[in-house]
Amino acid sequence: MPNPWTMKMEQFTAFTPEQRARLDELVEGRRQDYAPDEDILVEDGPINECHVILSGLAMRYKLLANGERQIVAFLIPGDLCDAEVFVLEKMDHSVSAITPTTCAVISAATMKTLLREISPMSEALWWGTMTDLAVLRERLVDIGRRDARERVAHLVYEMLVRFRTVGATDDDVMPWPITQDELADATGLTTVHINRTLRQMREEGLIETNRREMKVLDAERLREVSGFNPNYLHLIRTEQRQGKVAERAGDLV
Amino acid sequence: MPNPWTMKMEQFTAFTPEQRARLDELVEGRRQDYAPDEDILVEDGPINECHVILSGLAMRYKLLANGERQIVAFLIPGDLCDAEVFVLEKMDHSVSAITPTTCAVISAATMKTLLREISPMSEALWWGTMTDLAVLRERLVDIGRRDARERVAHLVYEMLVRFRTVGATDDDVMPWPITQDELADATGLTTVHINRTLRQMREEGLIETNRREMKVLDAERLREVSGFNPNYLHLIRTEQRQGKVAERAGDLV
DNA sequence: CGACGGCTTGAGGTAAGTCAATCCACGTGG
DNA sequence: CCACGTGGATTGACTTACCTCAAGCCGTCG
Repeated sequence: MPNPWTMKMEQFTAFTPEQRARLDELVEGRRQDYAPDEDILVEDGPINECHVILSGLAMRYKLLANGERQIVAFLIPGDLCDAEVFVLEKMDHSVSAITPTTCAVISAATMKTLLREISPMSEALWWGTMTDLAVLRERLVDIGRRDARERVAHLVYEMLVRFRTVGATDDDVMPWPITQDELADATGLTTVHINRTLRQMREEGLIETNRREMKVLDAERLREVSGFNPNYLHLIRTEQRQGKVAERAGDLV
Repeated sequence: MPNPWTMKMEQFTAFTPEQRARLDELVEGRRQDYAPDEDILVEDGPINECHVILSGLAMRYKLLANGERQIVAFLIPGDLCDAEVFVLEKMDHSVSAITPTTCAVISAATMKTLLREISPMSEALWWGTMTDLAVLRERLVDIGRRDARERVAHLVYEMLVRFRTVGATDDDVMPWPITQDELADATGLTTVHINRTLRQMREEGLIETNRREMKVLDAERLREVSGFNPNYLHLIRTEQRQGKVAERAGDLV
């Protein structure tokens, strides 16, 4: 069973068995566990090494002076927390665990060596970064120009697609440890309004939720409601690899 | 007088005179002019070559099915429109000129050669990309968690800082060809509300505007109002180069 | 079994939106 | 050189999506 990082990169590029083995070995190496709500990286803190999420769910967020929080991204297995390690010295935002999560920790030096020696990695890193940018732009469209229902629907649908690519879904059921509070801080709404919005979506037969999972009942209608267009995730090559993705199963979150 | 692209990169890195000459030569090469409202790149269009803004002002935006528009970024001289050239095949958003703007056009192949042969360039490109990510996150915080006045103030302040780094300001006066319509689409508000917000800011003595310029009357208070923290622009090294920046003068926009 | 974190709901308030004029600067053609 | 057209800025009156406050609920864990 491939590790989620390699798996994510293979959405875009291909590795030789030797390269894959090397990555596996690395991921088997130094690890770090984080409890829910524990910070993985803190704003203004130094950036020394790379953290790759292996299991669990995390978020990037910023705090305002008045204590308000804006969640700017959710991180799922396979995601890299700190690509800025190569060029920046201090974090401009924080990353914290939502569920218990474990990261592979890779020193900046090792990372640089990898990039030099495994040529597809550099391309994969660029791809991941360009995708992060695109996701952020889409989130901006969401918050700037869509109403509450569309925003939530869009975020849910995006998470569904992303979870699928690491094989963490089962028949449109995905892990959903995200609280209504967090959902509110991610969509620029309030908890109360998120609650009412989710209720409406439940009543419409779009979704079903319980404390740990979200079931998408009518994916097609959810996609329509949200105005979701998958082009920004740049997963064109995924279809070609559908088999590879499907063979993956397990509890990553 | 250095070209704005080199100048931007030198906020972060240093080039030898030979390297700088090579970049200058490149920028002197193939160029393309765009009229206001003309698209530089279109959503779903192919990505073939790199466009670097040399003068003018442009924007990245996405259109929704209902015709609404969200502007996700403004591009000023020195900015690269399409870093995705290395890894992606199709644009997931559009870029268009606001004022008449001219770009240096660099083929993907040349760009790759540059990255290989001018080692600081690769670092500078990463830095630019990481900064773009950070700016996008900050915009998300803006739209998600700040009210209209704070949003506008924040955007104005950010533009002031960015314009300063390419020497396009003069005593807190900066080019401002951005219409209230565009400002609305960038901040997730409506034109009407932008108008009232600007009026309030004028009445408070924060800014003065005319059709082509914005004058910041009280930069310090504007910064406070907006909750602006420059850390996300990662310009730490700028101060060291203040002299270099100051020596630049001219009409880039 | 009690406490706590997260979910739910109601009532009332407000920032921002909508609609619809009007105004104003500027460029164009007669 | 002036009337006119046009894109952008302004303003008023009214509406609404989302917020605030405040209470109650419910499941889980020590």
